[in-house]
Amino acid sequence: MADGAHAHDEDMEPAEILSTIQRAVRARGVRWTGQREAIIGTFIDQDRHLTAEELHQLVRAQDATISAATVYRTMNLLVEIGMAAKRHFNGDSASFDLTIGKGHHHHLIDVDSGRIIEFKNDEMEAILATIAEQYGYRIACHKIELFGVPIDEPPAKSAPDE
Amino acid sequence: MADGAHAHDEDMEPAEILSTIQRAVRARGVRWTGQREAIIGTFIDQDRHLTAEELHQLVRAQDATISAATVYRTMNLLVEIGMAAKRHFNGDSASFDLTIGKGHHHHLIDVDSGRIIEFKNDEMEAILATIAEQYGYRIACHKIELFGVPIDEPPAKSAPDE
DNA sequence: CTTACTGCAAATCATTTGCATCCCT
DNA sequence: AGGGATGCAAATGATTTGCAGTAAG
Repeated sequence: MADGAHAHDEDMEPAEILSTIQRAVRARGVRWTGQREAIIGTFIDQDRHLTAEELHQLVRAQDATISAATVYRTMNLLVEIGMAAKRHFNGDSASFDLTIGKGHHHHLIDVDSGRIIEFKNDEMEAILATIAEQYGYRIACHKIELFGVPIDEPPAKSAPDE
Repeated sequence: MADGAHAHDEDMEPAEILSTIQRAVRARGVRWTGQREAIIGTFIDQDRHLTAEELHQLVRAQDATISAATVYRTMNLLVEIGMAAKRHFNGDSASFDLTIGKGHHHHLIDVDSGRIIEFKNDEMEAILATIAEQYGYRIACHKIELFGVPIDEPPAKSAPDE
């Protein structure tokens, strides 16, 4: 099958993702509140990596009473039920991104602009599975981050020291 | 054959790594102090991922006067000069690991025990380079973390809920 | 109705920083 | 000597948590 690198092929549509999460949340016996719907809905609509603070800013635009604490609690809930992943791209604050409704994808980070490109590649996945197997493991999940320098870029200053 | 996964093949010896770092530090016009030697030396000897706090504990054993602040400052210095990398395996504190004297390696993390296995694989590196190229990038560096479940493990309790 | 959820503010935790002192170079 | 480096403690910044009021089921 396709084993070249694809951007994200297809994803579930926002409404479907939201209702799936809602079901998952309720299935856990956890309540579905207006705040959670606003926060998670916004998160889904943005369709990108967000820090808790960024998400809080966005959510405040539609409901100024929502607190940062609730945003943190909601994101942690999503991570706990496996619908989102927490990552540290920088050293300071954590970024979250949806894991549901999107195929397995990884990140190619433009070291000049900081832009994050998502990709996936079956051949690579296969090799990783093989490697894990050699050590006696079955992969539960994985994170891949490539830091790249644009090829067509004019000659950069010098040696990228990080 | 030989392009499967290898553990770490060869590394520079501790003393050589230390003197290389010392040279790099001095070359930057930065002073080489007893604290830095103790901290960096310990870090090299441990030859594994350490959080600043863990390293501080270890260093204290040989010099109780060294402060946590100095450990942080020293690790940041190593990262700045490209001799170490800062990672976030968990959500809380950052871990550091040497990047000098060791071939490109990645991590296979045992989700049950938390044990970290380092590996490298040329075929995988080649594919990653190809993927980046397709997007118009040349890889500057990359991080790969596989989270695995032991295959020969006795039937675990069930869903490792948390 | 019950009890989980929320906002707020205080509490944590990891990491950084101001400052007086110290010691590499 | 001279200025960067260090220790200590206070300052930060991100994230968590206790509590009393509020709302989901």
